[in-house]
Formats: sequence, structure tokens, C-alpha cells
Amino acid sequence: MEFKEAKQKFIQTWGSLGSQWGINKTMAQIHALLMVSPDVLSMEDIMEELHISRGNASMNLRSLIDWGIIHKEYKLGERREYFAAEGDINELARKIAQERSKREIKPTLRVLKEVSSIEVEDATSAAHFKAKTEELYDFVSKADQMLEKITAQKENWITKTIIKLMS
Amino acid sequence: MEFKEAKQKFIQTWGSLGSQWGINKTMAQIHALLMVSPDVLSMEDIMEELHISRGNASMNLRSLIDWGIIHKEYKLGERREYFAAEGDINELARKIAQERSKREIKPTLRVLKEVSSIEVEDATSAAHFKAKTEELYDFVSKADQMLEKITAQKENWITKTIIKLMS
DNA sequence: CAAATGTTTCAAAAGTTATTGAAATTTAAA
DNA sequence: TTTAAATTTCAATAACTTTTGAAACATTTG
Repeated sequence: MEFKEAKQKFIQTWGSLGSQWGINKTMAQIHALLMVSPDVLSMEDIMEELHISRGNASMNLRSLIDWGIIHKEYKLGERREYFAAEGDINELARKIAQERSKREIKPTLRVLKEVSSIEVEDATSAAHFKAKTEELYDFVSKADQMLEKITAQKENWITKTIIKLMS
Repeated sequence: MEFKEAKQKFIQTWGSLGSQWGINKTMAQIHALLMVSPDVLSMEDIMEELHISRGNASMNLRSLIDWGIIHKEYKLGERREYFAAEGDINELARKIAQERSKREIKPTLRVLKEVSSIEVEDATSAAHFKAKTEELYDFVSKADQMLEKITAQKENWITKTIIKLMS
């Protein structure tokens, strides 16, 4: 395979992986492009490479910055803004994990706690509901704790985790 | 809060969590409903509780069975099919993790391997691309391995994992 | 300050995914 | 068999999400 073709394929794949994970396609593609670019890119560059509109580029660049996985850079004496991906992939994955925990898991836990605290008398279907949602709360909160523990280690958390799991 | 209200809230929340994770809303809602139902439910019951059409119920019940997280049950002397959620939540999470690995991570790894194996001569942007996608391959494959290790333990994998991580 | 360059916003259009409902198919009992 | 009950399929459509493009806004420079 040739470089240009490989790059195209990579950007497409990363984009569709993104949509499966609830991140929009363009956002994931911009990120992919920035990851494999040796230099910073301007909005213009990104629009051109991905054939997307200015508005689309602007909105998704902003989301990526909100997620903390790309940043702006300024060139001396130039007006235009440039963008670059955060370099370290470990760091990227940690940020995504933490972001999702905050946006999705934590709110779910709040609801689970709330609904599982209904008052019930005896072995009714309400009692069954209470038991099940309590179990779920317990599970989701443990899973979240696990994620926290794994991503708490800053350097090389994946490798460290694998080693611990082998013991 | 009252039982009925709590149940509604739980089903809605589980549904929206589902869509954020790439599982369709109805599918997640049916699953939520079955989890908290003390008895098995017929398709009719499900349609009624969730206000959805027969077609929608049928298709999503089938998907849930494909994912292996609910199953059919038959009542003696009755024609109608009934559905029930697999009981164990640990088991549920393991299945989902394994399913996603198979459907998303493995194919991504294949592409990463492919695109990172382009031939490059020197310090061009192609070389940078190769290096970055190799790094990504390495990372994703480790993450997948980690997931495998975690979910390989059958009983109580979450608790076991947390304990190991604390060492 | 005005002009030029760059960025953001947002209503409308395009594209995508989920849902319906009626017809076709399957299955079991009479 | 035939009939009736239950389930599945799928084209049409509804609902939702993304993308565009032009106008508004912001910032820098001469």
C-alpha cells in the first residue's frame, strides 16, 4: 500500500470507530488527521484534506479542544490558528475514559441510587426492583472505581495494569 | 419516589446510557425492563409497557438474543414465547465487552496493522505516519489484551480486578 | 479608523438511523 | 389438512443527527 492510500484508510477507520463509540465521525477524523501529521495544521488545511465545510471544522475542533485531546498553537507573526493533537496516546485514552466517566457513568450512578432507594414493604415486584437496581448500582460503581484505578497511574498505565493482572 | 415512577426513570436512563454506548435505545430499554421484572414477559407485555410497535419489539428482542443477554422461555401448554434477562450482571458486562472487542477492536487492529506496514525510506511524513500508527497498534492491542484478561475471570471479575489493582 | 483576515454561529438541507404497521411467514392445535 | 395465533420481515416514514454555507462577529494591521 502507498502512503496516501494508507493515510486515507486510517482516517476513515478511525472515523467509523469514533461513530461506534458515540463520537461523531468528523471529530474522530480530524483527530486522526492531526495525530499522523508531522506539522500543525490550520483550519483551512483540515477543511481541504477532509473535504468538510468551515462550520463543521470549527465546531468539531472546538469539541476536540473541550475534550482536551487537541490544542491550538500560534506561529510567530501569524494571525492564523494552528491545531495539533496531544502527543501521548496513553494520555489520550486516560482523558477519554475520565471524560466518559464524568459525562455518562456518574449521572447513571446518581439515578440508580435514587431509584433503588424507594421504600418497599415486602416481597412485591417493587422489592424485586429495589434489589435489582441496588445490585446494578453496586456493579456500575465498582466498574467506575476500576476505571479510576486503572487510569490513575499516569505513565504507561496499560502496561502496568497488564502486569498487575498477571499476578 | 414511588415504584412506578422509579421504574420509568430507570428504564429511560438505561435507554439513554445505551444510546451513548452505541446500543439502540429500545434495545437497552427492553433489557432494562426485563432485568427488573420478577416474571418473564411476552412480546405483547413489552410492547405495552414501552409503547412500541410489534416490529420494533421483535427486531430488538432478536438483537438482544444475538448478543446473548436475554433468552426465550416457554410456558407449558402455551404457544406464546416469553423473554427473560440473563440473571448475572457480571456475566452481562463480560458478554458486552467481548462482543465489542470482536466487532470493533479486532477489525481496527487489522487496519492499523495494514496501514502501519507501508514501506518508507527516510524521515518523510510517511515515516511519521508509520511511527504513529505503529504506536497506535501497540496501544490498542494492549488495551484489548487487558480487556481480555479482565473478563477472562468468570466469577466476580470486577472485584478480583480491583483487588489486584490495589496491590 | 477602515479594511482585511480569520472564526463562530445557526437555520436550513442532507444524511442517517429507528420505528411503524401491514403483509408474509411460521408454528401449533383442532 | 385448515384455521388461528404468534412472529418476522421490510418498505415507507418519522425522528434524529450531522453538515453546509452564508451572515455575524472578532481581531489584527496599515
